Amino acid sequence: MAKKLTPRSEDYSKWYNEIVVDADLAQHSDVKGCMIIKPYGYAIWERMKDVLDGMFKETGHMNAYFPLFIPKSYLSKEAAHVEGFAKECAVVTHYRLMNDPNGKGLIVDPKAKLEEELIVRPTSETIIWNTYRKWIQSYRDLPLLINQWANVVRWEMRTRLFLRTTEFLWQEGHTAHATEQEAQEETRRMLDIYAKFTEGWMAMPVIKGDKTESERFAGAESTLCIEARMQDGKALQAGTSHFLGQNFAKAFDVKFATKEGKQELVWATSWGVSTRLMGALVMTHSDDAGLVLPPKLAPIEVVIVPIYKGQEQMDEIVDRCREIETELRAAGIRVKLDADDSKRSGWKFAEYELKGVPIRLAVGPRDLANNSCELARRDTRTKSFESLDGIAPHVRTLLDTIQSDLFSTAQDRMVKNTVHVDTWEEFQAAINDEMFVLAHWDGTSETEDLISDETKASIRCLPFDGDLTPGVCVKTGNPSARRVLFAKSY
RNA sequence: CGGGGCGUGGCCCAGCCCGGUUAAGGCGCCUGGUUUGGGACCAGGAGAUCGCAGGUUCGAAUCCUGCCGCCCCGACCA
Repeated sequence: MAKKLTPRSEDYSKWYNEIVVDADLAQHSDVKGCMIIKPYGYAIWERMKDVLDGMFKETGHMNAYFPLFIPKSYLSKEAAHVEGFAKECAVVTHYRLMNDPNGKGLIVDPKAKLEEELIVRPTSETIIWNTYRKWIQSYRDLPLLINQWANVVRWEMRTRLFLRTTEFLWQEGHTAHATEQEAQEETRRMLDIYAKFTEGWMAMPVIKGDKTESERFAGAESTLCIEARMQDGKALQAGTSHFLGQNFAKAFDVKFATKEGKQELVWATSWGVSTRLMGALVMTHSDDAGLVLPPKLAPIEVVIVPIYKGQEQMDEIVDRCREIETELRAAGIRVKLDADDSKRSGWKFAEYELKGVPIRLAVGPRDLANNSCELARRDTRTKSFESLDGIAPHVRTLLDTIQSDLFSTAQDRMVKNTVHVDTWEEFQAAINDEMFVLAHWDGTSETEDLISDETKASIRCLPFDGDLTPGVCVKTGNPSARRVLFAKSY
């Protein structure tokens, strides 16, 4: 290969940056922390979006769209929320530019100052709850189940392609319920949908659990999350679902009349996943040769590469490839025939490997004679020769196999690298080895901070499926109700 | 906000210390030809306010001053 990625073992984050750029997922824009999502990357995001959108709709949610700009005053209504977001908000102060009277270029027109500054949304709770106040009067208006696909801006100090960009794309669900229980159920339902998506489509195993108080969303009563393990051992928060209690209802005075005619505050949830999932996808499966995509999300599941010498052979082979293309497409497989004569087959092999296309199907003169083709798996990098009779069902089966193999490989890796430890020495060693560590913790933020200061590991979550036997805290020796998950994280 | 790096055709970059008149090379692009089972080759061609602003000088990509921007590593956060 001419273009080589930095191997993961040498510099994992360099590898990550190169793969994102070289596989044509995204590039840096000229604005710090912002990225251009390229067509190939966006196609993957669109698939994620379509699948998730379908899941939301199946569970009774509808899409809506709220404005990008939020009056500054809205943000200050919920105390914890301000605390969490105020320091990373982009603020619009003016609405007009003018020619610089002293020279060339444009300046902000000082006469065009806004009376009240506008915040570019870092999340939409405030504008949505300000709106819900007008929408909700009666228990008959509940539950209100809304999702929106949007961009948000958080002025982070340190950014990384897909994992933490200044502007990012996401969906944010915002629901209102008559009872606490219903809202709690919704919070959990949506987390389960996220896990179903990441495991079933992204082939990325996750650990579901509760966040500790210090890791909670600003303004939430509880935050549920899914945590994934990247190949370098770091945890990545892949999605969150928040039970907001009545905090936003109180802040924005959202009440409804019960059957009995009483006025009560509504119960709320919000939940979201973002283009960060793209980063998660890259870091879960890809290798030193490039991207590896799970078939269910791959924009191209199968690429057909014709191999030939001379014009006459080319015509014959490309014709045969077109037949195969038609057959695969009829079977519902996303297929691309690359008959571009200006690129040689070797170039195409390397290119589609870099881009993570799950299966490559090559047809050359020998295959034409034998009615066969070469099938190459991207994930295992193995090749086999197959008859072209019944190729579509065969490819379908192979795609399914790849999808499930990717999941089990990732899951095995996570299981193998998850350990129970009971002493502080073991704990430090395990964290040093980039493990997921299940250990006892005394339940205090002080201890959580102490551990994080000393080891860089944080509590990723209190896993739902965790070990609930009591013990003693690995750091302080104080009583602990259960084991929690520690890891270094992104 | 600290530490490091970088700004030169679309992309990667040499040249800068030690100033000198056509700014080198590779990739890509265009034209023609030969090629094609793992990133082909030949020939020709187009394409550059050397990040910006000042200064020194006969002469600045190169030296000096100031500024701007981005990337990477930390601290902080999804």
